[in-house]
This record gives sequence, C-alpha cells and structure tokens, in this order.
Amino acid sequence: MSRTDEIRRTARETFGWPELRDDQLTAMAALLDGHDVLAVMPTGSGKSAIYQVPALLLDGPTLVVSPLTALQRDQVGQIEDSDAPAAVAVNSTQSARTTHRAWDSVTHGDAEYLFLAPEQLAKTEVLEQLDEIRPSLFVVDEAHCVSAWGHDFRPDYLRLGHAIERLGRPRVLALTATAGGPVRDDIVEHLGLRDPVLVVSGFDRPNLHLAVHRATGDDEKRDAVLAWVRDAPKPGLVYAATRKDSERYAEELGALAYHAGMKAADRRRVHDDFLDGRADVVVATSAFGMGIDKPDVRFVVHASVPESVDSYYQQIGRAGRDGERADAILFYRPEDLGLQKFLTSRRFDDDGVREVAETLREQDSPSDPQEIDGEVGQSHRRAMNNLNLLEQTGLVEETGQGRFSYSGGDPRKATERAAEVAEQRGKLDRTRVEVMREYAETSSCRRQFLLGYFGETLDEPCRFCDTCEAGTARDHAPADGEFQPGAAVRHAEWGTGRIVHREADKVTVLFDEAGYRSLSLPAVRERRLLTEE
DNA sequence: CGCGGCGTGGTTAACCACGCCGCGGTGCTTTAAT
Repeated sequence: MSRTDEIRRTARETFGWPELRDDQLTAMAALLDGHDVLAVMPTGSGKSAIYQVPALLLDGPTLVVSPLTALQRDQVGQIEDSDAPAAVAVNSTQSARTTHRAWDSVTHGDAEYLFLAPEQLAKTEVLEQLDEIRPSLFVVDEAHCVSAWGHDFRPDYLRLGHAIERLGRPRVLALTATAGGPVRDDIVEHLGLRDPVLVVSGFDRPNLHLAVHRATGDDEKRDAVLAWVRDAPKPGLVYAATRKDSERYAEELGALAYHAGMKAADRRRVHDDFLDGRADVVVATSAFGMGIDKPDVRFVVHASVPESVDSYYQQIGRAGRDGERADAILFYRPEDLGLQKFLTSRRFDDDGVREVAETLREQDSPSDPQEIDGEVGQSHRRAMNNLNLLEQTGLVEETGQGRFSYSGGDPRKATERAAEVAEQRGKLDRTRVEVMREYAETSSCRRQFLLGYFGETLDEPCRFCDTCEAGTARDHAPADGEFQPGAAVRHAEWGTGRIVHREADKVTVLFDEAGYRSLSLPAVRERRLLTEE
C-alpha cells in the first residue's frame, strides 16, 4: 500500500475523516519520510490531524508541546473522543498520582500522545524520562509562541531546540496559524529544524471585511467603539490594550471582560459562556483567544492597536470561520502605538547576564541549565533569558547531553555581546509595531497589505475593505513591475531584504538585519537607495 | 510613549494650570499557609 493510501486509511478508520486536504497530506507524508515540517495553516483547518495520523504510523510515542494547560486538556479530550490510542498530559495542574500514571502509560506504550508545556522540558528528570521513552515525533503546537514568547515571557520556548537534540532528534513538526517572515525564521532557527518542508495554506480570508476607523481624541474613539459594537450583529470579540480598559468597555457594553488578572474560574466561565453562546460579546486583552474555534463570530473589534501585524492577523482570524461575512475593524489612534512600544520593549539585564556568564565560566565541566538556574540568584525566567542571550552570542555552546560550555573569556565582554543581541531584537520589535502604523494609515488595499506581510500576493485590490470601497486602493495599484511584493532588494545601509508592501509613493521592506522599514519611492528613485537583486 | 491621579502654587474663595510620579500584557511552576 502506498504511503498516502496508508495515511488516508488511518485517517478514515481511526479518526473518521473521509477526506484529507492536499496540504495535510503533503505535511503528513513529509513527516513519514523523516523530514522536519513547518506547517502554517488557519485554525479549524485540521492542523492537529497532521500529527495525530502519522503518530500512529510511527513507532514510539508522540510528544506535543502545547502552551496552555487548558489547551492541553482540550487536546487530550479531543483525542479521547476518537478511536485513537490514549492521550495524556503532564503539568502542574494535576495531582502527582495522575502525573505518575501518565508517565506509566506512555512508558508502557498504552498512551501514544503526551502533552507538555515547554517549561516541563527544562527539567532534567523530565528529559531523562523522555529519553527512555524515545519519542518518534516532536510536535510544537502554536509554534509562533517560540518567537512571540521565547525572547522574554517564556524563555523555555527558545530552549526547545536543545530538548529536541537531547532526545536524539526525533522528526519535528511545528504548527501555527500565523507566522510572518521573522517569526518563521525564529521557529526554524530555535527549534533547530533541518531543511524543513514548509507547508503554507492560503492565508486569505475573503469573507472578512477589513476596515480602520481613525480617531483623534480618546473619548471620540471610545464613543465610536461603543456605537459600532452596539449596532453590530453578534457574537463578537473586542480586543483592548489593558485590563482596565477591557473592564471599562465591558461595563459600558453590558458585556464580559476577560484578562489574565481574573481568577481562573471566572476566566473559564467567560470562555465557556462565549463558546456556548450564552455571552454575545467578550472584551478581552490578548490573553483571550488561543483554542477559540467558534464558527459564527461576526466581528473582531480592536479598541486599540495590537503590537504587530502577526498578532492582529491571529486575532481577527477568530472571526468568520463559518465563511459568512464577518468584520475586522481597528479603531486607531497613533498615540496608542506608544503603549505597544513600551510593552514590547525589554530592559537589558546587565548584572544578570554577567552573573550567568561568570557562573558558567567557573564550572570545571560543562553545566546543566538547571544547575545554572539554581546557582544564580535569579528567577527561572530571568536566568533562562540571560542564558538564551549568551547562547545567541555564540559564546555558550551545547556540548551534548544537554550541557553547556562557556568560551566567552571576560564575562564583561560576553555581556556586551549579549547586549548587542538584545538590542538587535529590540530594533526588530520596534519596527514590527511601526508596521501596524503602516497598516492603519495606508490608503492602499488592506488585504493586499496583510497578505504581503505574510509573503503572499493578491494581484488585484480586494474590493472588500474600506480603502477599496473608498476608491483610494485603486490609485496604489503599481503601474509597473518595479518593487513588487516578494522581490529581493538591497539597501546601502540596511543590507538585503524583501518587499512586503508597495504603494503609489512608498514601499515597505523587511530587511534581514534591520527589520521592517518604509521608504519613500521618490527618494528611493532619486537617490537609488534600493536595488533589486 | 501617553494617560490619569495627585499635590503645589498662584490667583482670588472656588478653581485652574503645571509638573511629577506611577502604570501599562501574555503563563508555567512550585511552594507555603489556611
């Protein structure tokens, strides 16, 4: 029987899926052929199937790294509802006995799927257990978290590559719904994917109507948000930038608020009420959304700009999954960008990095990160962030068996190098916020803008966004073939990059080193700033 | 970076302008005290 027949049969007989889409099949077959795979496809398109099916055709259990314990519960439950072998999770929300039983069932081959958060893989004893189990497939679900969270909030995401190495390099599958260029690069680099097969399904969501409402004053913006939401068909989601704002809007709308400062039980209730249709509108911070797969969400309103186009597309992607018309509208004030710049900026921890470097240097033999963590007087998060930065300088290297050696010489020098790495990252993040300004302020087709950001092209303006309807998008359709989205270019100062967006009088370029930059076309032409490669 | 709250001081009895300060988002894990 051919490989694809085998895949199809397993999908049909075990999971009850009569058909698989081509992109699903491509990704599954690549995994079975022993390749690493990065799959970027929309939620609700059967992403989980990509590991669930091959898992059964490979010897050895499948490890799934999943960011939230709530998500792990859902995923285990989903597998339990099928005829597939058992799935278990290991995390801190369950009793020691449950965890013990979970390990047992994986060890004895009774459970096929094991769900874990990345923090589990930072523990030596967990890695030792897994080393015995020898997983054949290592899945990173919601893989954009590697990039979005790995650089500060959850540094263990950046360390998954070492876990993969430590487990003898099982084949790796990274899954996400949204990933622009730098996010994909981060995933490939930090998971250590080797020559990965990239499977990207269509990004366009033609039933989503895109619009931006520009406001000058804060009061004016609030009134506009309230009026729009009151008149709109429900259910819908409102994203606010702060916890306080989510509560304020929720109160004014008679809706439910959702943010990470709420008690777990309240959060779960809001989540369930929204999914089951008891709540029409939820006003949330960015905490809300992962694992939300509700078909009939009619709008996603942003009461304030998010930190990046990646986040924006992720959040509006929760509307209109049923294919019916849905609205994605951003209420925009340039002043709101300041908050996002603040929130994405990270202070470089000079003393902390030096302490980690000094501790590494004093070791007689290569050290285990857990030992380092225990020796420095820093939180786990802080210690791992500092170690991550040192690793990115190349002065700290893995020597095998999950141990690390230091070749940095003077820790003060190493700290300076780490500061440069951090500065580079900070620059990229700031330019990503700036792209949100470009999106909000463009008078070209918004869909062409969004798709260009993700490396896709839409040949004609979409006619289903506010700029198309206002007629301004047409004026920006390039009359010539110069600087088309996707084209490789070079800039004297910023080096090589790729065009992500082009309008009548300016281009936005993603540079390999300098991040996203917008350039005025007249200036580019006059001073020959960009050359096509 | 931009806001909201608070105190100060200055002009005129009830209020206003100014400047300073603090705050702002995402979750896992482990542990200690009820």
